[in-house]
Amino acid sequence: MSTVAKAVSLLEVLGQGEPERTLADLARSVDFDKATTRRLLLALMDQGLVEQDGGSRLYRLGIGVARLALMREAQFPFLRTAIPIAEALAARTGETVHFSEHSSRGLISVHVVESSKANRVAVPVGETLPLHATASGIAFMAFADRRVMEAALNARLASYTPHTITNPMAIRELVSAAHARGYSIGAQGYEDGVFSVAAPILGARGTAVGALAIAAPRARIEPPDTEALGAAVVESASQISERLTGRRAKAAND
Amino acid sequence: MSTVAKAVSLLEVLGQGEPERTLADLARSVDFDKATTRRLLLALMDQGLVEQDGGSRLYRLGIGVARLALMREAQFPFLRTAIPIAEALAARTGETVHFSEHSSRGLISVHVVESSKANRVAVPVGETLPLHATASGIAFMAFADRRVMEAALNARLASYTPHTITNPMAIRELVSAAHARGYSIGAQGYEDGVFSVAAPILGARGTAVGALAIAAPRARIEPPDTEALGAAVVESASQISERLTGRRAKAAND
DNA sequence: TGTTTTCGTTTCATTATTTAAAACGACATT
DNA sequence: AATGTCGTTTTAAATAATGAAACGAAAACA
Repeated sequence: MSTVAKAVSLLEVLGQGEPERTLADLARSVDFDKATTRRLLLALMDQGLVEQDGGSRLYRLGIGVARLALMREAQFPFLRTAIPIAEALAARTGETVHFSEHSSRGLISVHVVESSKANRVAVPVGETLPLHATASGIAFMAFADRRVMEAALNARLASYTPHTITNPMAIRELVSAAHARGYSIGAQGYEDGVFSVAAPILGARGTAVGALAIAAPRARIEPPDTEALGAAVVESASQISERLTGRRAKAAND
Repeated sequence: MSTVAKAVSLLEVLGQGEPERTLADLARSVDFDKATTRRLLLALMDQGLVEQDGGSRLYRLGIGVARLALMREAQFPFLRTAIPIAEALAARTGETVHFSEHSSRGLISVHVVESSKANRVAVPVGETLPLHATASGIAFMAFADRRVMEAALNARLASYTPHTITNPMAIRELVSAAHARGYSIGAQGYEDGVFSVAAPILGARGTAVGALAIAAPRARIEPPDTEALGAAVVESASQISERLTGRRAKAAND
């Protein structure tokens, strides 16, 4: 395990659970020696990625992580672009809307706009979404580089609910249906009782970089609604794609 | 130099300048060997903090940094709390408003709401603000742990404009005046022609965690305005402090 | 066009950093 | 008093990081 991997896993642990944690607690969580954990934390503190409360010695994520994220946003305004459009979609449909971005770690849920209805779907931020079991994942694979799907289907396909589809051939069909339709339909494959539709967010090269999804309680959705929601999510996702690539195309000099 | 420090400095370089950079370019910027730079980038890619464009091999900051920042925001909603209040203050005063947070690296500018006026002050995000030469720094020191000020005044006090005050005794007086007044006044100490007022943002323990500032072109500010702007920035900063800590923060003298 | 430079990548002996057990005093709890 | 846990420092040993060299491929140059 590289030193960098250790340091980052420490950051991830700091990001989960309690906002502030003790050294011993962190060392137990990541399973490094106390002395090692401390050395890593000190190095991260030097860089501003970790902060320590003066009195209680508790550690927490530092402002440096926000700084890096702001720098990234300045270069590639994903959140700035997608959030207002997702909010408009949530307002229009009345349902929870969330979007995700793909990385080497998988498809990461990065923002959620919750429905104002009492009976709504809660989606956690920061979670890695399984490609085969979510509407977002299917929509993403349908418009991503082909190798992404092959890699995903070669891995072990976990089952999350009694409705999860884990047969590779069946998933291939869902993906090509989504490709033809422009959006995917997810029926309780990841969380019971949750129905969703999702459309890809496309990057500069025309391949998917993420997905936009609407999630609603199964009970509220009638078949005719699916088409309307699908069309809405496709339209909003296209808007995001256009704004993202439109601004990014020109910027290469100096 | 620790491996962690090297990895983070690579991230910082990726955050500056062009959105995407080549390996050779990055290696030159951070002054590591090409092989070393690549190894670090691969490790960071594994963790999702760096991404690489499939075709062009260009590197960029990854979604992982946004993810860490979102986790931090979930634990300590600094941006979520401060941005709307800063925007309201900018709308009310018509001037540029920005706020900063303190870390081991110093006082970091984290968000700016630009004035809508043509003649406005531009403040870069992500910059480290010198404590002795900015209104934000003075306001922060006035309500921070005493050791922060002592450490700051023991360092070499850089001069940025002909108006920069570098005499430790004079700075101490500015700080105690700010403490008594509740806000600080900065007169072109960091950038020529920029006038500003700032108030501390207080954390859970009642000490400063950052500062909120209004920055305006010197020409637009008349002495009577100072008091009104000062009162406004104090009010907004207190609002942020209160929402952040959940309880009523006492900004008064101890 | 052929030539030269620069690129990303891999290898591997050398070097430097990282590791973790042990021991410490300071607290808290029993 | 006694016990457990905390953060911290120190060390030799283990391990990861390093960078010069070499490679073909692609760009840049002539």
